[in-house]
Amino acid sequence: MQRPYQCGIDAAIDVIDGKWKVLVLWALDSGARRFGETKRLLPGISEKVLAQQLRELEADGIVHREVYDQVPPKVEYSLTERGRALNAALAPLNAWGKERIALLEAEAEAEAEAEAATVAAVTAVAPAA
Amino acid sequence: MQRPYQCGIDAAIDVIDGKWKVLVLWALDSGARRFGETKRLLPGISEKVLAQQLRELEADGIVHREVYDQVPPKVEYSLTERGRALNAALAPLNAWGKERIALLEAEAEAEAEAEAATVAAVTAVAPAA
DNA sequence: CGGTATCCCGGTGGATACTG
DNA sequence: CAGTATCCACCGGGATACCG
Repeated sequence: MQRPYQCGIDAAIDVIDGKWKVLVLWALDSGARRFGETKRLLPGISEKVLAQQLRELEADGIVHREVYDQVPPKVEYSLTERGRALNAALAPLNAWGKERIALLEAEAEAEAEAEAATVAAVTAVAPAA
Repeated sequence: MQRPYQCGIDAAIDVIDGKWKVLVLWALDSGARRFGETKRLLPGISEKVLAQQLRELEADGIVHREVYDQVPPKVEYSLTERGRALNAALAPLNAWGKERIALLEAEAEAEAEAEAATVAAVTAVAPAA
């Protein structure tokens, strides 16, 4: 995606685009986090990709990178004001997604029950088979 | 992205993931649209990709596909109740994006002015060059 | 009109190894 | 601890052509 944008959504998506971006956002929402700490909050992400995503978010003014000049190295990442605003704007989408998850689970459960009923019926008809 | 989701955002993004999905959502927000009509609203999209995105949105219960059995063929796409809810959940993100666009434009303008000032200064110092 | 079918390219992100 | 460096696989989507 690229400027010029067709609408605000494009501009927002451009910022949160990337497999881990919103997860990073959530991870930092509760306060400043160190690199390794953040990595631990995102099981499966590689260091390369985490660094990438953080750099991009930083370039977009969403996260702040604070380097402490000490040994061993220490770097802290935190949300900027804009990052917190973005996270807030994401809240309704989160709510919608949770509802969707609930619906999907309800469906899966209904299917499982239907299958169980079928198995029971078959067993009743052909118990020796 | 894939189930199980880490949070609601994941579930939502899973649905709107695809280069044109949200644009399709906006296009259908104002009412039912025919295939070609929708295509015209999304300059640059190919028929293959539009069909794909619509099918995926349909599978996720976001759009409804109504086929009219007539010649020439007519198919109408519209948002379902859930689709409208999703669109509503996207509104704050849209607002955030618009703000971002405004900021970017302000920056670009400031840069342009700075450059203009530089050019003016240089011209003033070396008017004959 | 409203699609499928094919082929192909570029970019994202995964795996692994190395470093200040 | 907090990163680079490198190489590579995958697949989303673009171009083009054809069909009921």
